[in-house]
Amino acid sequence: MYALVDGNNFYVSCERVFRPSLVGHPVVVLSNNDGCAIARSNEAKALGIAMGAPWFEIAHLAESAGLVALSANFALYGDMSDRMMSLAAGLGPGQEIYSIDESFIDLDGVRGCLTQRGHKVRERILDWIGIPCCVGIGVTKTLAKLANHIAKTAERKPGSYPEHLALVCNLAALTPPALQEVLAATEVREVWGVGRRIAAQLKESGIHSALDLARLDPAMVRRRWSVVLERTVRELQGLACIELELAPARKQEIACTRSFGHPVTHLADLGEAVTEFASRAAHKLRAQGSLAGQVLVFIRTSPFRPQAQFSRSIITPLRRPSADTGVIVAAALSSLRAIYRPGYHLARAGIMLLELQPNTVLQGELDLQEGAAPQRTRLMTTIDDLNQRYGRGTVIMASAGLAGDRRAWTMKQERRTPGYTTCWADMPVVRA
DNA sequence: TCTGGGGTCCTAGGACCC
DNA sequence: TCTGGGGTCCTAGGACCC
Repeated sequence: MYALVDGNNFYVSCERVFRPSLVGHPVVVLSNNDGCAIARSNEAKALGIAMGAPWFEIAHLAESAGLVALSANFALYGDMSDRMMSLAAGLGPGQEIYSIDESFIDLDGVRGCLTQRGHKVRERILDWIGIPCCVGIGVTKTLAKLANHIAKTAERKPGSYPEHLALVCNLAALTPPALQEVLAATEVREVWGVGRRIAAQLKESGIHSALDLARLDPAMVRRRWSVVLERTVRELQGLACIELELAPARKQEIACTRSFGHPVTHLADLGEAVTEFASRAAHKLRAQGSLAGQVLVFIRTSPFRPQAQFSRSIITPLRRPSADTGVIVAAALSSLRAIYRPGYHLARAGIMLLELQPNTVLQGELDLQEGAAPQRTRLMTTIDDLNQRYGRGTVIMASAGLAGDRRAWTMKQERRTPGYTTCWADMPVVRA
């Protein structure tokens, strides 16, 4: 038995904790570069704003409907997430943190009424952290996910589901006919693992609701679609196929990619950007105790612009696996020089670290040259410590350039809220 | 003028091995 | 007319998730 605890409109809810005046008003949080809406309050959803809607297409709603748009403040959301997760963990013996705003809880061995316990945790998160969330409970993770969707929808759109399923929905407590009714009222697209493409294919075959999908023959689904969808069907039928992952697995790839605030044409500017991306990726790499074997760099123009398009990437193997910022930046910059062509308005660049391996495994080598200098590892640890203690960007590679407006490529964030919980200077002050 | 960022898994097909 | 059998590794592409 699993529960899924999921924050409602999470980024918007985080902002509202510190700006309660936003409650009741349509609010969206924008992606990097203030590009498109990645979180919407219920009021914003009611205005018809779609997930991912470009800001320039909905900006007129600020005037006409009082829509408030904020730049994404990921430091704030990450910190609020940690607080929410620690309370959600109280629901059962195991927790999988699935994304920034949702976690699965293992309910095995939990006694008492699960629905009541769900309500208690929900209220505690709302009281202590200020984040509204919904709880879904089911025999499998897929059913818990679906239950959570139903809990949210029942609250947001009264009449869509029985009233008692709002906020906390325990599908395992329903009678079989009641469960069927609820599944029949749920679009197949809402099932975890069914995306746009597969939903369209299913509909063509007359599979419209979650109930229709649950009634399919798993073997047929495997033949016609895939083993992935087969698992989804079995999970809907109550057979657990997807396990709880208590510890996050080591990443197999680490990426850092960004769109630019303005089009970039010069190699020098690109070099600064790529240096910063590579430095950040190398830091993430060390944080999970890995080494990278390859570095991928790409640059590209905007596919939305009519001008000449350009998109190139290159993979450069490292001489030996490394987590050294200097080594990774050097590889990234020489890769960049290899693919760069002047004359294009580049909109985006990025780096990916590939062929990751644990830093505890070191391949011996037949090499008469000197090996990796051991003091470099200590240098990297020192840099990470300094940046941890005094803030990101305290110690950087010189080729990243100096921060400030001078940098042509930095992203646009015109509506960023303060780091209320992560920066001393931004901490709210209570006055008597 | 203006359209995010970071991941995972699975499959099919080709190259290659003995 | 008729050309084995069993396997691995790699890559590109497609699908999904938040």
